[in-house]
Amino acid sequence: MDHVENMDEDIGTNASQGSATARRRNPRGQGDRLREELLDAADELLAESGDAQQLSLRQVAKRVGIAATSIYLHFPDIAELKEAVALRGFVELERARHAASRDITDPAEALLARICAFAQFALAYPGRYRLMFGPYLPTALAYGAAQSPSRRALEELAQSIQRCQEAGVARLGADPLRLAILLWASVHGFLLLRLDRPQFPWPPIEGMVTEATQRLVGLM
Amino acid sequence: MDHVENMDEDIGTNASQGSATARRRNPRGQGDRLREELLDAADELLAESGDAQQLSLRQVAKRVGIAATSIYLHFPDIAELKEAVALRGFVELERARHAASRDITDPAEALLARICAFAQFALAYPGRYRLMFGPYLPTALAYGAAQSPSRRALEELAQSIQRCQEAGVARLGADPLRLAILLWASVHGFLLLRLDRPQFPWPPIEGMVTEATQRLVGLM
DNA sequence: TGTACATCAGTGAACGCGCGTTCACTGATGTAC
DNA sequence: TGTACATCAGTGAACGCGCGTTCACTGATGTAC
Repeated sequence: MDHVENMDEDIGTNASQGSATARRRNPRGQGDRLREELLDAADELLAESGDAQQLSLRQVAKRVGIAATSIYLHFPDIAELKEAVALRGFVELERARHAASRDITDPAEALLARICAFAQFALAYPGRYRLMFGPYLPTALAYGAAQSPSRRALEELAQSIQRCQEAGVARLGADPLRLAILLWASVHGFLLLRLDRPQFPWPPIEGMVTEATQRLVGLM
Repeated sequence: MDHVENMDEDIGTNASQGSATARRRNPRGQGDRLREELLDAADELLAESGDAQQLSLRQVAKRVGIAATSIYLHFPDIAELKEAVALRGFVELERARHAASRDITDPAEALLARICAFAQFALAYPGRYRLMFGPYLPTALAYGAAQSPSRRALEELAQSIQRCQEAGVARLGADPLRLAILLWASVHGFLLLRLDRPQFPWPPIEGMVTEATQRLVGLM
């Protein structure tokens, strides 16, 4: 009764991989490459399922073509893997926002461009977006100090709004940070509801985002 | 090898229940009562965990104090149980909205009262709200015909906005249904982000909801 | 130059868990004759 | 009035699954002497 002989484990891990061609182990000193492969695989799986919560260690390992336990060489547990995926997402999102507004001088247009870039990012990578802004993001990334990426994004948004006010293209007298919170949360609702209720006849996202921005910030 | 003798099943289901006192079976002809007990238990569990996705058949059964398989007497699978829970939630939410605006004649105030009631409901029962408006709601409830409860809620919201326009207390020229979508989705974002990022220093929800409503709808 | 040894990049079997679902069953209560 | 039978409200053992995590290990490659 103590030692039950069960042989139902997956045998021949590399037998029929499908997605990944039979992997070669990394050369000596290059072990860290696997870390990137893991994050890439997690991104892929998120893109396919659109669901951050069902991303599992075993799925990631299978996608990469390694034993499930090899993940522990680079991440202490699955929560930290997810956190690393989210962190990469935040970096990318920041880049996308900057790229979108780089060549725009009019502050109102820049604000709109940034928010639209944000929305595009979310709709292009729903699983990642859900991980980044959903309930299961562990620890430091979401809140934490002023350093946390989502906090910085919010402050950048507030600055973008403030620039509109200073340029006289937005209603004065409202706290830019408060407006940023309202706007961010609104757009978050647009995105999540759109992802969660795909059957609903949603109006185009740019229009919704633009109208909400104009009304909430009071663009003129 | 074929028949492994495992005895790890939970024995003595009613042994130490904790929450529910040892249940008596319903009298003959009253079998449907269990259905309500199941829904109540699911509501309780949702209230405790706040997470619609991890609500499981076995948890519900345990809470009620019955064998897990007894659920199949009333629901063909776990998805339909969840759907029934959500449906009850929609009925309650509709009642809450109506109760909040019943005695208010000013259409703008009525609009605000309804939306605040919506927000209160969500924050009071996060798990249920997530189930109702989250990604895992099956089939007919979420979209479907004009009969679907969330669709009806949206149309009621549009009517409430239209009444404001007709009374001259809201900006004219905007499609009420479009404004309802914007407003609904915005408030959804306020709620979800607040639930998902409890550490963030959110401003009071009534203020956010009120300000968003005034700006988006153009209340005067 | 040859060899013992350390390091590195992983492997693979096993664990216990909770899950949804199946199947044959049980035991009390009502009903027909 | 007594009894056989149908119905009803459940039970309980078992299944196969995927999960995160543990543990001892393997085999290639570089390095010290």
